[in-house]
Amino acid sequence: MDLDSFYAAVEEKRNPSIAGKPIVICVFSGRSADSGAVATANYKARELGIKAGVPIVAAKRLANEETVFLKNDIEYYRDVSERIMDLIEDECDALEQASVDEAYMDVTKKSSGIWENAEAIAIAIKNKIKEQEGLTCSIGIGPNKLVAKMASKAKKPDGLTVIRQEEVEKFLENLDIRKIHGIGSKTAESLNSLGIKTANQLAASDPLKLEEQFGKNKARLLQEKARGHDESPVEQKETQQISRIGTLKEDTRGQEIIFEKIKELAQGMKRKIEKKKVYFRTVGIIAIDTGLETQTRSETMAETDDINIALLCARHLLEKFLEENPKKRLRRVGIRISNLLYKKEQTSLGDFAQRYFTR
DNA sequence: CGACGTGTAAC
DNA sequence: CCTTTTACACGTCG
Repeated sequence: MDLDSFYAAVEEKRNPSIAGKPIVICVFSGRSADSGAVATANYKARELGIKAGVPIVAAKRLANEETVFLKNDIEYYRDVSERIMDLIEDECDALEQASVDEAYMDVTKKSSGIWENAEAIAIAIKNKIKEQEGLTCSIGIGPNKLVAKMASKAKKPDGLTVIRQEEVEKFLENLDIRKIHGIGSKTAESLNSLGIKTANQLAASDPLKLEEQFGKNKARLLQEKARGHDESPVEQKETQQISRIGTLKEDTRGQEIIFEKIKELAQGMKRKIEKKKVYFRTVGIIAIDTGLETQTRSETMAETDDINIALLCARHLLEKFLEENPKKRLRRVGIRISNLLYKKEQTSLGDFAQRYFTR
C-alpha cells in the first residue's frame, strides 16, 4: 500500500483552500532563501515537470501563478501516517511499515489464499483510508512483496492491481529493468551495457556473464528479481541506525562551526534514541564536501545511551577527518549512531508486534 | 570475524 | 545549483 503523493495530499487535506492547485512540498536547507529540494509534488505539479528531487529554484521556474510551495512538516505527516497504519493493522496477518507512506501487508491467511478475497480486503482498506483521512492510496497484490510492490506502481494514483501467481511471467515480460524494485540507475546502466534492457532478458541471461559484472551474490539476486521471486517475509524490522544530517550556512572547514552544527543535529538524534530506547556502540560522522562527495568516519566502543559521549566521539572523528583532508571544505555534515542494542521490555504497539512476529 | 569506509538504492 | 534518512552489500584490514 502506497499513499498517493502523501505529503502533498496531507497538506491539501489540511488546507482545503489549496485543493486542486499544484502543490510542492519542499525541504529548505536554510543556506539561501530557496536552497533545497522538492520532497513531494502532487499530480497537478508533476504536470508542470515538478517532482521529488528537483531543486526548489528550478521548481519555481517551472511553476505557474497558482502553484503552492510549502515547507515540509514531517511531524504532522507522521501523525497521519500512524493513524493510517493503525487503521490497516487489523486488516492483515502481518504489517511491515516500509516508510512513512508505504506498508506491506501479509493477507495470506485473511484471504484464505484466494485472490478475490485479497482484492476485497484491498478495497476495504482503500475505503477506510478515504473515509477516515480523506486520502487515496495505490495497492498492489501479488504472491510476494517484490511483485506486490511493482504491482502497486502499475496504476497510480488511487490504483488497485492484482498480479496472480500465474500472471507474474506475463507481467514481467518486456518490463523495463528500471521498473524492477532494487535496480537503480547504476545497475540499469551496467545491465544495458550487457545488452539487457528488460526483465525477461535479465532472467534469461547467462549467469556467468552477470557474475563477471556484479559478483556471484548480486548476480543471483538480480535474476531472482527478474523472475519475480522473493521469499522475504512481511515483518516489521528494528531500526539499525539513526542519523541526522544538515547543510552548513556556507562551505567551511572551521571546526567550531561544523561542530556546532553537529551538536544541533545530535539533539534530534537524542530524541529518537530516547523514543526507541536504544543503546549504541558505534558513532559516525558524515561529511559532504563542496563537490557533493560523501565520506564517513566511525568508531566503535562500549555501549552507551549518552548523547554527550556520541558528541565527544564525533568531535574526535571530525578533527581526524579535517587533518586527513587538509584541502576540503564541507557543505553538509551529519552524525550517525549504529550497532544499536534495544533495551528490554519495550511498550509500544509496534514493538509488541515486532517481537510477536519475530518469534 | 568484527570494524571501517564506500557505493547503490529507495523513500 | 544540488535534501534527508535508512538499508544493505562489498572490499579491505587486522
